[in-house]
Amino acid sequence: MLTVPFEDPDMMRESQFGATFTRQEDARTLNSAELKEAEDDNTDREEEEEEEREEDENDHPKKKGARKKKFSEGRGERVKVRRQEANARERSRMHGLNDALESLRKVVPCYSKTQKLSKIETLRLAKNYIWALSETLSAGKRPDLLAFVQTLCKGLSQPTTNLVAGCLQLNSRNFLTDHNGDVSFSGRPQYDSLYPYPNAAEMATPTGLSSGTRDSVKPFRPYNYYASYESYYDSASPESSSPRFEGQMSPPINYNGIFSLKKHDDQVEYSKNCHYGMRYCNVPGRGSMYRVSPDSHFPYDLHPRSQSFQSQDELNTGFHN
DNA sequence: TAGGCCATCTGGTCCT
DNA sequence: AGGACCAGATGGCCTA
Repeated sequence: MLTVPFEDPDMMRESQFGATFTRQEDARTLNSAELKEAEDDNTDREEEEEEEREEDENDHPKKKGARKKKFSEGRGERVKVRRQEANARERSRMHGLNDALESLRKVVPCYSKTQKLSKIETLRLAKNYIWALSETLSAGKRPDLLAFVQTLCKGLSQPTTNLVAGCLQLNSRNFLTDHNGDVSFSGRPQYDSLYPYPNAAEMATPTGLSSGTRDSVKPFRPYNYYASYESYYDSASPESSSPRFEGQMSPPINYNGIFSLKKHDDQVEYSKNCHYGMRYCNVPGRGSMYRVSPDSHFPYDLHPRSQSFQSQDELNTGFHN
């Protein structure tokens, strides 16, 4: 969101107390500091001992002020260098942490380069995402999208909820969170109950283009339903604050293991971030059970995974180990 | 201007 | 002893 890219050299130079380091400068500082420190150690120890001797002999030693000043400068310098080293390490550590967080941003739903989720929201969304996927695995069937999104948005701030809504092109009012952080459905019928998903046998149809009119082709249904859902409800909420996305999401929604949603005009970014391999990322014409008709206005591809789910026990074993 | 978010500094604690 | 980790403090930037 407001995060400045870590590669930004100007940002890297900015620090308090005049400490101006880039990463390279940090390394240089560390090397010179190590050499300097060895010298300073001996010098400081001698000065310290000498000073103690003088104090023992005379409670009011001559030139103590001057010596003390010299000692303080040497030691102060050394402490300063040590502190700078520690600061550099700490910066580096935090950069690593932020890099990891950025990686996490890319694999949770609603990744956007231009509108970054905050750190806390990224973690919350990731937690919800894992939870929602686990729930789906437990159920052993395709999830109700709205319920999925409700779980996804649980405890998220309104702006983030809007972001998720925007990613799905849904009206965020349908899954607002209450003051307890619980997501509540605002009274509209769930499209799933109106338009049930195809059953497992239907989902297993290789391409979904086998026969019949468009309405009779089950695998097309989700697209039509999503689109009708959106058009039906969007018109009823002109005040909706859900942001519109213009191709910056990648992958906007990546329901790994269930289905993936992506913007049509984001192929490059999508494939770049789709690092789970063929198993998770459908390639046109290869194992994709759902295909978008050319005239479909639904903004995303829907890519259900063909693999049957692993047993929950298997997955849990992986998690708990 | 207040509040949120962030990067950085800092000192303390823990671990190797 | 030195590095990693952590949490508090601080100041900058941005937005409502």
